[in-house]
Amino acid sequence: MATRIIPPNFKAHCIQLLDQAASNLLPPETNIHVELSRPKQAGHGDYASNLAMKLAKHLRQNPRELAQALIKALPESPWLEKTEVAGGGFINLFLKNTAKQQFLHTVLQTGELFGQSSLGAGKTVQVEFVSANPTGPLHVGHGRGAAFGASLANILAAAGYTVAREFYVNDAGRQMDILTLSTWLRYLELNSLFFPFPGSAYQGQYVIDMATEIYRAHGDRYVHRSDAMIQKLTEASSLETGGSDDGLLDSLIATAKSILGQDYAYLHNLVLTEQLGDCRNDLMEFGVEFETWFSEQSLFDSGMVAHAVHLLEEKKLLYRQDGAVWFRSTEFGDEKDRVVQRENGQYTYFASDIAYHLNKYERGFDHMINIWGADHHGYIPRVKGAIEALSLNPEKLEIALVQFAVLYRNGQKVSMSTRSGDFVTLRQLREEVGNDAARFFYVLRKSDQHLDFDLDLAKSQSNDNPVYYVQYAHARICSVLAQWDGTPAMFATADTALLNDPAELALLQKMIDFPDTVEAAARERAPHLIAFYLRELASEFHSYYNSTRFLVSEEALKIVRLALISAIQQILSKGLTLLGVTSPREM
RNA sequence: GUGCCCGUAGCUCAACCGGAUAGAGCACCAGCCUUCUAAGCUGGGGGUUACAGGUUCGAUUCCUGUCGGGCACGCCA
Repeated sequence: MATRIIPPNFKAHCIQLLDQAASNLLPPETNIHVELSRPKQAGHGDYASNLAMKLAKHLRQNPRELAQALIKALPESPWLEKTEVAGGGFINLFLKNTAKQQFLHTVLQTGELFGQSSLGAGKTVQVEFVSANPTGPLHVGHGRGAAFGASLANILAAAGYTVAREFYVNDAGRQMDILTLSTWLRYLELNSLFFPFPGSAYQGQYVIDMATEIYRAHGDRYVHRSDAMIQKLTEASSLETGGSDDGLLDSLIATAKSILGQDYAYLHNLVLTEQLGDCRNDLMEFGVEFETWFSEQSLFDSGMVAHAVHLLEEKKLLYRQDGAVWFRSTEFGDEKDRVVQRENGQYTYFASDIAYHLNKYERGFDHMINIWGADHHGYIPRVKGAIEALSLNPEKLEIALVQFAVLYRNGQKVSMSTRSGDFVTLRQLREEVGNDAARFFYVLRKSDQHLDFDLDLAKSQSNDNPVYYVQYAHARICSVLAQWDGTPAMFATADTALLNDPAELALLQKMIDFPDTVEAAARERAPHLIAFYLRELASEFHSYYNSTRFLVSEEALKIVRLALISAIQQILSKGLTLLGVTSPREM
């Protein structure tokens, strides 16, 4: 068999051609940046460039004439059919049909690796996401962060980056103390001690569940002499504090610590282990896993927090006021200065976060992406400020904000209130609509857009449901291939020149687009581009399926058509995998 | 009140960081199963991109203002 020239990435190839043409033609100081787009209209070619229009301004030339000159200077390419000037100076490039056809072999031979690129080759990127307080079950908001982060991490890995997924565990803060206190109070109730349960303590059923576990395993072992606590609670409720009772909680926590002594640490550890374990399971079942679970407490234990604060002190960026220690974040663009150490001597969350980011930088990642809920946007300036203050490069750290998800059932907004414990958990969502639908729906929108999550649609087993639509295309192909008695090895000899139907050529072009789409999704931190791509590919396939028979009697035609749909199946599967969605072989 | 984000078909959203006639899906209407899975396909109508200015060859995209929505403004995390 004649040796086959392996078709390259055509987009990159065309960019290179234009780049060379421009370099040869234009003065060396010209800033050449070739951009290629896929025209919306087929008549405008396979790729189009606005290069001439961009450069015309600076070179004081007629854009159409410049485009014509660029085309003349274009190096020979075995893959290009023709080029033309169009509109105000667009350069339209048309690929040869044979180029597209031969590309099918590239897809099949590359196999599962097709779609990978070298955009991030040799570079490390850390993606930190979810990082929810282990003080209760994950809710649907966390779910979006989880789905987005996990998909983005997969996409970055496909784009060649070495990816480190990390979950920052807030195991040191006041919230954990509140959870410990809440659990202990519920436990006291189980020991027939009664008192008004504080309104700002954790109300959820899971707290009672944990208390019950402790009660079952240890009886009244942790009751101790809790009269002081009960008295305090009774007094507090008679005061009708109303609104914020932060002071009360802090005081209750202190009381609990003094009553429980060593046992406080035991309870603290128990509720942490319980909640973190639950969180880890939940995420694992959702197909979301982390290389690292980074403990906030470890930053205190290793002296990292004190060290970080000391560094700021050395740079004269701290001052004392009202008994607290403040960081001059306003010097770095923040609205106001921020407390790093409270009046009572405790470090704030911000202080440990400074230490955490210092630690991240010390680990030497080329780039870091923090995925936060959009409600934390006000927190960005102070963190960036601290990073600058520590003479670290703020550009290495990127904060990607994920907007809220709002659930709809029967066209009605599902109300959610965290305080009352009356929220929809991620686990409930997964049980209701399934992991696949949940993962897909979460990334169907740009992350910085609010997401309306239609539960009924996600559950519906109909053509309305985009998850099934894509999965169904995959299953259909598997079904066809299962009814064929050949083997994939036979595709190697497929005569791709037979694929000259417009629908087939369009499908080939769609496959050519896949690696570019993965790259774009990585570059723009936009998993939704993959979801949209899959829907389009599935759509073109379904249409093709309805118009063309694959298992025909003519052998050559059969082989090449099966090769085509086999490649589609491979790409659908790859894309779904990037999004953490399964690729069923039958439905 | 101040800051950030957003406003695109009846609904939910795209539009490859300024490009060509702004695209999908749903809903609505009319068709397609004795043939590889109808969870599918084919065709149709639907828009002053919130509004008013500005920047330029060219604006949904950039700038200013107005209106409308979301979020944030702790010695919580």
